[in-house]
Amino acid sequence: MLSRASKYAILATLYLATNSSKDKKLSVKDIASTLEVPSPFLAKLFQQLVRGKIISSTKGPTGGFFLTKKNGDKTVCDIIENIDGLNRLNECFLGLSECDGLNPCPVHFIVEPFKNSILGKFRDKSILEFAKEVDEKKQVLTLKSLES
Amino acid sequence: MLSRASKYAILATLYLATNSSKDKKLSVKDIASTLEVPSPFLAKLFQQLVRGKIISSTKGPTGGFFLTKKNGDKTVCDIIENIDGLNRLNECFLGLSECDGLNPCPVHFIVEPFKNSILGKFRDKSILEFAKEVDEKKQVLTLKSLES
DNA sequence: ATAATAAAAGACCTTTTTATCTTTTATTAT
DNA sequence: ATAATAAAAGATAAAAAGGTCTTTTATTAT
Ligand code: FES
Ligand code: FES
Repeated sequence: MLSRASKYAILATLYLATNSSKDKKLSVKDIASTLEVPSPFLAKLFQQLVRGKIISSTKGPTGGFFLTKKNGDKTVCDIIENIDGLNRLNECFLGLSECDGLNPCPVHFIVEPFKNSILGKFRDKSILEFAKEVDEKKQVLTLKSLES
Repeated sequence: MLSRASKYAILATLYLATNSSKDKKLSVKDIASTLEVPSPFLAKLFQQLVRGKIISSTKGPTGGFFLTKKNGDKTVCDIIENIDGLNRLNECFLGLSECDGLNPCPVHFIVEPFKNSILGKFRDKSILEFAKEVDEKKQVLTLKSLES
């Protein structure tokens, strides 16, 4: 459904949302090791997210990645769209060229309602709201936090 | 979500269900060209489905692939399990190693109900029932141009 | 100014998935 | 029996996804 790239991007962006600020930028290396994702790969993804204005960065000492207020208003959907392209979530579950009610595939009516519902939820909630909820509900961004 | 392999396998098995019988076996070549999927690839998938007793085959002239009554009782879930492995549908949407309510990822509670419901429907309905519905509702099995 | 730092950029490598090709084996109609 | 047929099996190849490495550029603390 989602590429690994999108998954990493979502996790890392949510992590930035709660753990970084303009005054506390984080390096890819640190984020990657915390979330246990391959750091050069995450670096590439972050470059692209910066180009897409979903996260922000500055170079040099004390530099790193962070979210501006404006960045925080972006959505999980924006991340997916930026990395995988939005049709990754919209496309037919069985790979037919179009997913619509006119030429439904065998599983269309089973899958369609959920697709819409999930997509809606990914579109309605901002990264910031999402991250707040993750924090409050003690949801996890990596397996690492499970240990102890 | 599903591999292309699973998608082809599901479409082709449903096609078999309505268009073949013990007396009217179909060759991969014919099925592949009708469904517009790569025929050597489909041949490989069919071999595996035969080994998994989800479809049947005989060699030689008038030979080909078909479904027995028993084959028809298998489910879409069985096909997915046979080709992709079942955890492909069960795994965490964001790729964390376990998907459970104990250590939920940020999107777990959004995605979980969807996963369970779809999985249930893929498990409850037999291939035969599925195929019958596809026929009645004039749903489509062919993919003209595909993207995954 | 200089050295240190961290992202940007781009080349490169590996693995997995998708797809093809060739040979062998089983079956059947003649 | 024989030739034709169609799947089984297995080797191979192309494409996509995932992942790494090296060099360049911008920034900042000293
Ligand atoms: S047509 Fe296949 S999911 Fe909509
Ligand atoms: S933990 Fe991620 S979907 Fe369940």
